[in-house]
Amino acid sequence: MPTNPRNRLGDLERAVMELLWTTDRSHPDGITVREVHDRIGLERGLAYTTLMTVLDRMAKKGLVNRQRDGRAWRYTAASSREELTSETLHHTLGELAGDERRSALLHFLDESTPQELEELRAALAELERRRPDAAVDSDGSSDGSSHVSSGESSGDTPSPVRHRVS
Amino acid sequence: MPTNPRNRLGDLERAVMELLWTTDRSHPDGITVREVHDRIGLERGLAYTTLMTVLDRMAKKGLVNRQRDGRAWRYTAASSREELTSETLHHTLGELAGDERRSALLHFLDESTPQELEELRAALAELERRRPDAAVDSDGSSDGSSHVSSGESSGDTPSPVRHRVS
DNA sequence: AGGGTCTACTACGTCATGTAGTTGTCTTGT
DNA sequence: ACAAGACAACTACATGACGTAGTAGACCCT
Repeated sequence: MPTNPRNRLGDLERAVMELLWTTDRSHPDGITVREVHDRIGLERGLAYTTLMTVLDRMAKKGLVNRQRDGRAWRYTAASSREELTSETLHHTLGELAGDERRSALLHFLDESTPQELEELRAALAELERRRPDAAVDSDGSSDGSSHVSSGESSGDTPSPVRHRVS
Repeated sequence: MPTNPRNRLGDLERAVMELLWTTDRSHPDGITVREVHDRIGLERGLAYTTLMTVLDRMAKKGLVNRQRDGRAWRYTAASSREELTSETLHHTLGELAGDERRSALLHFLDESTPQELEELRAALAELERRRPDAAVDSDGSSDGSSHVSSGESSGDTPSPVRHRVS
């Protein structure tokens, strides 16, 4: 998981990630290029090799992991959507100094919908519920070793491989 | 403020924005290409025209605004750092559905330092102080017309223009 | 043996960015 | 009055990321 720098997904890359995230429940071992092509390539009129190239690049960039399944590769997302998003958020805020961050957050919240504010409060409360050490205590003392592990996800079912593959 | 799509600043563009943000207090009318070059171009061995090209492109992309000052242009940041950051945060979260967003936020908070959590709580409290309508009320009813306007900023002083310019 | 499947390479177009030269005006110091 | 310097407007070129795809060659099943 090299978590590369100038990280930003292209449209096709994003579509691939979406698919991998959608199928990671039903296909823990990942899906093949063929499956990805059938699911998002055909409808866009893309060549099989296009998806192969993209997946290969994504694997080399560390966006996805892959393991052999016979001659073929099975791809899985290297990070969950939540992790990737969280990482992006941290990266965005990481560029700012403390006071700027607070100011930016205020701007952010001010532009948020009531629903979003609610979601944030809920997430904050949830964190405190799971990790009491993360609750308000005004002093920045924490060993930073406790962490939450989520549970939910969604599922779907792409068709199995063509001829062989395994 | 066209707020373009695939928005991501390059290294030089970011440096320019940083400078504009740093000097917007002391130079409300903006600074010239010359000044930008002197401040961040010389130390990098960049040609004057490089900064001119970059600033011109940034103006066309809506990242900066400019107004004539004699023959020259005076550039100012189109958005504050806070606004830009806030926008990026919204963009990042906007790609997710409600439940995914909540999950992503939990991940985000779980990876945040106590200081960051504190900053977030403070910003949240600040928002509620300034906009009671943004406080918890569980139902999503708001006319979305009240907003906060911040105040602080920093200042610095780049040297004035060369020959003429005005 | 042939058709279908896969990977590994190679390749090309496009767009964003960084970087800079050329041209042609103005302006100002001398 | 002029030359030197300042500026903008163009044009240009390199690089890297992405989208897109073709070819070659190995494999496998019928």
